[in-house]
Amino acid sequence: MHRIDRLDLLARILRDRPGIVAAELARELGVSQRSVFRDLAHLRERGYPVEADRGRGGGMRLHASWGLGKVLLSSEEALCTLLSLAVSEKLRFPMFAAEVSRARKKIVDAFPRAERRQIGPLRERILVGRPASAVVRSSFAEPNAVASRNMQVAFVREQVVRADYINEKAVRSTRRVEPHALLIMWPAWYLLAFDHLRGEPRTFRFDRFERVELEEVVFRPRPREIAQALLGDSCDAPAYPV
Amino acid sequence: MHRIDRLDLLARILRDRPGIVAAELARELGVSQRSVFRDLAHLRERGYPVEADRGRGGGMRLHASWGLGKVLLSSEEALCTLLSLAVSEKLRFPMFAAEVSRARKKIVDAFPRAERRQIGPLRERILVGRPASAVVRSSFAEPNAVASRNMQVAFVREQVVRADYINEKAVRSTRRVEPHALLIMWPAWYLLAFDHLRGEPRTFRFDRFERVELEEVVFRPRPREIAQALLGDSCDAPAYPV
DNA sequence: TCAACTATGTCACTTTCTGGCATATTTGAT
DNA sequence: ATCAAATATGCCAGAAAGTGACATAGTTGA
Repeated sequence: MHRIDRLDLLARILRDRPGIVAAELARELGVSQRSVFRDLAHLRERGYPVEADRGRGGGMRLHASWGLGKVLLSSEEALCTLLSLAVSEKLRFPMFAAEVSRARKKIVDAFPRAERRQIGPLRERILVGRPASAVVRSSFAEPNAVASRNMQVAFVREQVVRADYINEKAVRSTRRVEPHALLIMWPAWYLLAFDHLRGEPRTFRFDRFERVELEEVVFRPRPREIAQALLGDSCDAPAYPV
Repeated sequence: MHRIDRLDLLARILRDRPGIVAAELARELGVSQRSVFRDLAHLRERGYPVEADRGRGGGMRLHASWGLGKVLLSSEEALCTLLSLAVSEKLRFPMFAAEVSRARKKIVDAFPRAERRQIGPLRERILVGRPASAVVRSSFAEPNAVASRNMQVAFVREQVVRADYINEKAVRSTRRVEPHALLIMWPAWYLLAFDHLRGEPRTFRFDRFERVELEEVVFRPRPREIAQALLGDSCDAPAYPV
């Protein structure tokens, strides 16, 4: 076992079994007690808040406020986490507003510098409108999984998509659209997009897309502009309370 | 600089500057090129997908699907992230449903085993009701920051709170409540709690709490039971579509 | 007062790391 | 075809870091 792995393991054991004593750690890691203390010093150097109580009944643990190990998210997982945070923020989720923004910052910082430019403004592309009407509410269905998955990828990658859309009159048409923004009018989700077919912004209901294919073409997202054109000022925070 | 730190730095450089060549890395890390290759081998051993192109114009990078470093969240940040994820899930946020649950799992796993029991069920304590009535919508205000902050802590720690509440008739009363569940009836947030004063479950509007103080007493959350008592079946997913 | 803890110092020994050099291999450009 | 720019690996000797054993000091609760 390399030393790095041992340090990892040590941190995990401390986290999982607070109050453990050095002798026990030594046995479990298969090294001398002296080395355990050396490793502990390393962890502390690296910023882990290792606490220790001396004397009988003592032991070691990571400080409670810390507790957490490193979370290793893939880019996509981190992205969707950011989107979720954005949704919560927009919904004025009252929990931990300060922590939300700190967590957001840390996750954004984990991305390569080149991508941060794209990721930061993501939350400005999520809008909250007033709740859907009863009619919409009763007709909103679960979006097609594959279609919405592709649409999501296109949304974050800022790529143009070619998609089949079934409008309110059940007429199917194939369109090329730029997915600029998401609008939630709960429980319905809408896409605010620029429609190449019509040459103008359009609103699409998320559950009405069927066959979504990504094109290589990228676009520059202009969520405000598109939202303004489609909704006037009737969306997002400023519109609330009614 | 310890080797561990150098490995960290190396990973970050690879992430930030894809296409970098070994000679440049050696210069920047202040070690020989031979050591750079050794470090790269270590990273690969540890699971980092380091890719390399040989030959002229070649270079190294981390595989795109990876891209991300470790995110070091504090417990509170992780908690609020989980809550946000839960909210998004409950709202049927159509983006990356699969990734959301994977991310959720990873974040939960980062917590000490002892706490996972508490954290896993958190999302079952967040309920979605139908949107608020026009009357509520027009009267819902920004919750008091300090009060809701304390309420949040009590919610996740499962602690009883003593709070001042101002009811719809503007009458103030002091109560001891157990915050069992959160209910969003957008844009209003409610607390489903057991009210010690009345000895029965009650619904409280989040923006009407004023002075919230934590007590040391913990309770066992029974979100389903409390929600059932207060709302019947008219809440959460089953109630939708209307 | 004792036993159970954390914590640090020293020293000899072992392991790992490191740089330099050689060499193989792949790849794009000329 | 040849060359230059890359990654990649092997080997070696010297340097650095890690390791265990032992000693010792300090703290704490019973």
